[in-house]
Amino acid sequence: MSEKIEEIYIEQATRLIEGAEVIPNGVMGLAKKLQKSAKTSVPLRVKLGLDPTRPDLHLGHSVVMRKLKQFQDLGHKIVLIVGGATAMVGDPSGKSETRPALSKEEVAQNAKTYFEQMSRVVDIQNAEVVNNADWLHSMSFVDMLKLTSGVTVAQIMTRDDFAKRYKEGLPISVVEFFYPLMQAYDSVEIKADIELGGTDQRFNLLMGRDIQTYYGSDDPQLAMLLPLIEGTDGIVKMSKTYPEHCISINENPKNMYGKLMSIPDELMPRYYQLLTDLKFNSENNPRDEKMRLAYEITKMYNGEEAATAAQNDFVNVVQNKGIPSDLKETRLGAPTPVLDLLVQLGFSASKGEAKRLVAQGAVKFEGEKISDISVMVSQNGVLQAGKRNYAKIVF
RNA sequence: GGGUAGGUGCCCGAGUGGCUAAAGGGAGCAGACUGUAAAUCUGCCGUCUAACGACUACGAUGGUUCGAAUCCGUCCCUGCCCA
Repeated sequence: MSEKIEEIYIEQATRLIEGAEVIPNGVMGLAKKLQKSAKTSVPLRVKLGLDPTRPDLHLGHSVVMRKLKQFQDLGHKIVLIVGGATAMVGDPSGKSETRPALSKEEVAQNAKTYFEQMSRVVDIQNAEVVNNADWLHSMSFVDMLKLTSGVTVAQIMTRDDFAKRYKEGLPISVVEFFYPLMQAYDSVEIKADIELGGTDQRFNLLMGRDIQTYYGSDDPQLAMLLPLIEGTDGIVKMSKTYPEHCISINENPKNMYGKLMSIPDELMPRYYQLLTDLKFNSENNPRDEKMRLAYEITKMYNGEEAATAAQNDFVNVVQNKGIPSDLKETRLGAPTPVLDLLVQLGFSASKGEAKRLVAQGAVKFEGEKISDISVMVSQNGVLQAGKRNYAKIVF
């Protein structure tokens, strides 16, 4: 019964699967889907669920988005699901607390900013966009019973983070059990052929398969799992939970470049592989290799000009300890104590912290170190606090 | 419903009447150094004050005490066990 799969689909699948894991049957599973699609002239429906409670996308998401784009380039249909309903449950993975339900307007607004960011990578115009509130909110209690009877508690508990939290005595709300079910039901509703997600989505994506079968599908979706990249500290996954290690897609170019320069050296090969089309070259000086990486990624999201400017600025400010080219001017009406000024400019969170900065020799005016916390700034000049904060003071 | 263990600063986590703005770690910030905002080392790390010091803080609230994160009452929240 197993139908012969032609070489070209295997090749195609091999390219698509690069960096990812497909369940079940890996390359062959994917190749089979591709062949079926080609033979029947029906594009594959490639699903990605979006959580509208966190409209900020970061480079971690771009791994998945780049993969979506590849499917698009092969003529397949990507289906983006805005989690209007799932947003009310909250993502059960790990720490996040139950979030207040978002209004319809908020969901729509967040979805919009989502798409703006995504459009830097994928072709949103040709994507199918739906909101799962459209079918989940109108489900009856009877419908829900039918859905829930498709799985057992033991099955749900095999999910890694549930098992772990249970074992550690951390709370698990019953409502969280619904999250995988809702997400799985989405696959039934949109007739997904493949669902993409991070490796942390393994359980949810496989649940989609089971539920599709439960609802009568004879060719349920494949799960395509993509690696999660580490944040800039190289240890924790890039996630909004750790904003300090996160590089947003709409980060300003200078910050994006700088944050990329702050990743540990060991992380470079992974970033190269997952976030760019370039190849990492271990022969090169690591610093130069990191600069090339930072430049490339900054360029992808901000264009060549901005990337060049960001790079020049980095060389100038960080490497040569110079002054940034595009200083923001701050106009003062009257002489101001440095401490107040530092707070006012947002260079320190409190006056106490500002004092410490001065005491630690981090504050300079026109290149001269300020060592007295009672100094008044009363003339034009450049104020510097630490390595990165500069302001041009004008009266 | 009963029993039992808990709720500490951005996070984790010590602390069981004064020496506690509260150990330690992480994160963050600064300085030095460097091949980078890597690594490493050092310092800082509640708010206000020039400073003395004042205020705020250990789930909530009300007490006891010269004095409470630490003791007592009530309440809220979470885990586990039993029913």
